[in-house]
Amino acid sequence: MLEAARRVMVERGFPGARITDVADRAGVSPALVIYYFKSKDKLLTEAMRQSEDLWYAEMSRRAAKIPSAAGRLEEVVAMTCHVSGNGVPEGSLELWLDLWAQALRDQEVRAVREEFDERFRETIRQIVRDGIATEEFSEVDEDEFAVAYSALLDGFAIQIALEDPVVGPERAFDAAMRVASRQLGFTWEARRARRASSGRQRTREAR
Amino acid sequence: MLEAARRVMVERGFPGARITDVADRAGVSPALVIYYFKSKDKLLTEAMRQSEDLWYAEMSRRAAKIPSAAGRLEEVVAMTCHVSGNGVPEGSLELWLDLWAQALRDQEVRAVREEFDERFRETIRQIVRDGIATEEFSEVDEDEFAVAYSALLDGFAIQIALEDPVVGPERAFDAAMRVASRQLGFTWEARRARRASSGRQRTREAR
Amino acid sequence: MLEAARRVMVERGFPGARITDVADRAGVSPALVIYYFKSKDKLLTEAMRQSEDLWYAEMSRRAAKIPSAAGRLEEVVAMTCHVSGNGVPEGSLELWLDLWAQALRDQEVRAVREEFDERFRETIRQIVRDGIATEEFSEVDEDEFAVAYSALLDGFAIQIALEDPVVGPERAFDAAMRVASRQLGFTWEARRARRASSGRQRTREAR
Amino acid sequence: MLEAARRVMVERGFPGARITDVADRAGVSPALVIYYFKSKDKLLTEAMRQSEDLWYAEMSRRAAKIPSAAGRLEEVVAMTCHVSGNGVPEGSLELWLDLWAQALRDQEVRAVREEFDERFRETIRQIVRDGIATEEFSEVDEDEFAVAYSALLDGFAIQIALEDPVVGPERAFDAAMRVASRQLGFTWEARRARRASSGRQRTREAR
DNA sequence: TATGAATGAGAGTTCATTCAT
DNA sequence: GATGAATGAACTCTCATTCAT
Repeated sequence: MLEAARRVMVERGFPGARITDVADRAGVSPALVIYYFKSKDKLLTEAMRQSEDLWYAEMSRRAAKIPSAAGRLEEVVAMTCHVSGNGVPEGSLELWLDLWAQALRDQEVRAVREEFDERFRETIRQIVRDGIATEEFSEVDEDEFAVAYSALLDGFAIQIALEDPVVGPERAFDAAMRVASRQLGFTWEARRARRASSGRQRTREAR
Repeated sequence: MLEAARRVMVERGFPGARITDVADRAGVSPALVIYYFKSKDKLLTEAMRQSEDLWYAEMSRRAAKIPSAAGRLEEVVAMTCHVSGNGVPEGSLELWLDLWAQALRDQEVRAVREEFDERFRETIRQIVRDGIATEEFSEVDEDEFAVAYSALLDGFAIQIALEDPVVGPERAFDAAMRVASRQLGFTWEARRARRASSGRQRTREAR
Repeated sequence: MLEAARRVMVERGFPGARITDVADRAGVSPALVIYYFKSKDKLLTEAMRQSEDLWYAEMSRRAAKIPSAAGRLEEVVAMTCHVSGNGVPEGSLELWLDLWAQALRDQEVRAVREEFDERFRETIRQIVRDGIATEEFSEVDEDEFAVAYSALLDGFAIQIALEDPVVGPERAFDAAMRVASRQLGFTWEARRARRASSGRQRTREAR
Repeated sequence: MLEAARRVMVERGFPGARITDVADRAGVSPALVIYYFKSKDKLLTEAMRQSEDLWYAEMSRRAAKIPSAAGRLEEVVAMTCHVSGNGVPEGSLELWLDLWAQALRDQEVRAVREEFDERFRETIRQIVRDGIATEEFSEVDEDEFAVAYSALLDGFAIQIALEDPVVGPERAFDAAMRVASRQLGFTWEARRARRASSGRQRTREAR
């Protein structure tokens, strides 16, 4: 039912999501949705929370498999830029934009976002710490880096979610990796193979 | 009337803005609002467009007065990070979040955003070009810089609009300027005086 | 529209009255009902108030035409006991029962009832004062009389509204007049003609 | 469960009582309430019936202990006017108002009320007969007295249940006893001690 | 006997939009 | 141009009731 709510939100946005849509998608009656979630807002907020948790869990799962800090960072960037295969929940980026707009006037949602954001930053911090420890990365203030880098990724997420004709997933991914490699002092080569294998290329993307 | 619409959107968001609210604020009847704008969506989209134009105009006006490229860039960052005094339209950042979320499902709004974004990037590109020409800045690919830097500023805008307890206007401003100075090779000192004079400090901001 | 609300309440009771019913009866849309009255409760309360006012106005109108105090009192009793021809708003007694029940949990309605009740008592007090002044009535404490007599009439109103098989309008009317004549010391003969002309006799009434 | 229904009705009224409320109060599931009573209306009607029976039983129990007819009548009046200590079911008067309103449109409830009313009148009749037999009371038509007196008590019950600022329990009790003593020819002194001991005094009552 | 899950049938209310004036 | 009146089309939420277990 939360999954149904998630899908509906991706399609219609937080404010446009109707209980009936969720009920239809879940194959139950609208009354049952209320029976479990008490109100529309609670349902959608809960779905947001769960969606963020799933995204984070998927990210952790992937990162855990990768030995190098640089590789882990690349994976995080790949997921954020939608340059990455299966397992990434459909519509995550779109949901972020809704999450941010909703958080402006909804304290519950705002708390969900803050929690997620801090988790995201901490993930980056930890990767940087690890990289410094293994001497993959040069020494930097990991907190400052995390703050700026997560902002950068959020910014790219907007362009990608909105299918900006100038800044698409590929370009954002490359740009983000270039920034990271320069600031953290590791070498990174754009791997054409990887990007070619991705099904996420936006045809609208220019140049 | 567009101004009224803008204010209502800042308060209630794009989807929450009601024609009645706008009419009340403008001191006219709801019927008249429709009479002029034909429909609610057209009104709000128009107000969005105008708001973005105003923001851009204000930014241009300010930049025009500043002789150095670094100074112009700093002004742009200051406006984006809400670390800057009067003249910045109230609630601009909040409106951006609404704009992005709305752009997901509304082609008109999406076009407004793309246009604005490109204008913003071009402004940065031009400043970088100027700075390189006057040798204030070291040589960089101005397009790559503009793409990444505008994304960074968008990312900070989110944190600031949502009053993130960790990343507030001050910290975002400093971080953004540090990134710029490092990449463009100019020197920049955090000027306490400036920040102290700003009324925009968020008390929630940590550290 | 208030009249429509009144009729619906007579038919379905305060809690059973639906906005749709009122709208249908008034020949308008439900939305218009809300447009004017803001909420269902406000509409029904207002209708109650107006109904009571109309009843009181009709009573005053009738009493004004009658020269003797005893005659005026009889008219009041006749209206209360529904032993009286045209002009009495349909369903007044039924509405009283709803009014009382509603007043238990609704302060607005409670205030309406208190106001009406006090007006009713004052009417009786005044008639008694007049009757004493003209020596139609013997001297009594008009306040005590009014309190007890209005209670008696309320009690009969219940029986009549509920079409009690033992206590119908005729019997209640006679009983009430007998009490009044005894306590106020005037002579009163049951006038068969009057009762016979009334169309209000309940066929269910026994004996 | 009937007791739970009774309490809920006192609090929320007949139309406002929800099965869920009753179930919660009884500590069972809503489904079980329906299982036993078949429908909401049957439950509430049954609870009404039982409540009236309990009230009548309590009244009989009390009256049985009192040797004089005048004392028995006083006890009946005391219970009706809520000027009487423990053992009177909480909220009886409030329930009467709901009963009357409900009886307007519900034949089952109407029958309950008629039965109760007739029982009440018969009780008064019997007391009067007894009093005449023992020469406590002067000779009156006991039927006429019962009809009028029960109406009077119903009327006072309304004022008391609605906490009328002018007519509270004390005043109603005194007034009712004065009427009885005058018509039945027995002497009655307001006993301050009794009233003082009662916890039912309404502070809102005037004078 | 007892219940959690499920639902159908509304109910009130909201709100963009229309239209006669 | 300007508005008050009017409405249609939703939408959320409520609640008695059913049913499988």
